[in-house]
Amino acid sequence: MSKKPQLASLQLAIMRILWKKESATVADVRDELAGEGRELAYTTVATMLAKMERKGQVGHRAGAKAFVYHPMLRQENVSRSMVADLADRLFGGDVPLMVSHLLDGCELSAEELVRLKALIRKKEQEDRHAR
Amino acid sequence: MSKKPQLASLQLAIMRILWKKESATVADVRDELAGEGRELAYTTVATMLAKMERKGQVGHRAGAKAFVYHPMLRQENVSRSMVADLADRLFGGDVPLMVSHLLDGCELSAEELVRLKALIRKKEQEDRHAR
DNA sequence: ACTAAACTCTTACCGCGGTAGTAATATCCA
DNA sequence: TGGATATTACTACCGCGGTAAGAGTTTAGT
Repeated sequence: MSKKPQLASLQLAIMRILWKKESATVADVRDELAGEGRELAYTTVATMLAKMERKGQVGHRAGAKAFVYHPMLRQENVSRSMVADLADRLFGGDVPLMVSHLLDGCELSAEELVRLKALIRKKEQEDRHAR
Repeated sequence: MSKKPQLASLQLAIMRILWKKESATVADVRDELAGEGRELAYTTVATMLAKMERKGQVGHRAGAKAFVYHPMLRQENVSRSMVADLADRLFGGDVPLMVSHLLDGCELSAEELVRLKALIRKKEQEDRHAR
């Protein structure tokens, strides 16, 4: 089981669709991508899915008419490992520094700030509990 | 001037060395990489720097004996755009969600949590001020 | 039942990151 | 000064992400 899955951009886009819909045919994925502004040939999507399957990132079973693909990686794991990897490569693992850049780089609504504060409070609780 | 610089992993490693030392020769970079566990041939590093120069990511001038390379991108910008890009591709731009994964994926010291809280407070101040 | 559409399989191609060899040139030191 | 060493320039190559065409096969509708 690959420890640190790193997905490139199209692969990630496909994966996200699979995560959202649980499973999907090539046509489904193609439509969904088109809806996001990525108009790709049917065969392009099919090829990509096949490549991803060879690497164990997705799986498929035959449905009526067409293959139905499903994710073989959990979103949690991918997210965590990709984020951690970037934190490592960019900031030598300094997470607060990374967060700082995140905040700087994006416009955040007041509501989002509230969510962030809640997150940190929760983390503090866990911390206190753990030691 | 490219708006959203995205550096691959070796390129980023090189860039970080250049940021740290202000400027460096091929040999310097090669040594520094070796110190991080990446033993690369002299020519590999030289080739990479040349490629990066062709893209305007680094520049060089002749020093006594060897070229001295220097970064042409600011660390701030690279960090911001790479982080923002990942936030986009992974979480559809939902920054708090991304932060949440960051926190989950790493062990944070109490001191780091304090830094985070300070960051958010600062952001809130700016926010209040801006509207 | 036959044609049109959808689907799968195989193959190909491009660009780029990464890696390095070779050849040519400059530099240093004994 | 002449050989050893460091430096640069050029070229090549591999793998992979991304893109897609073409051929063959299945499905569906009239």
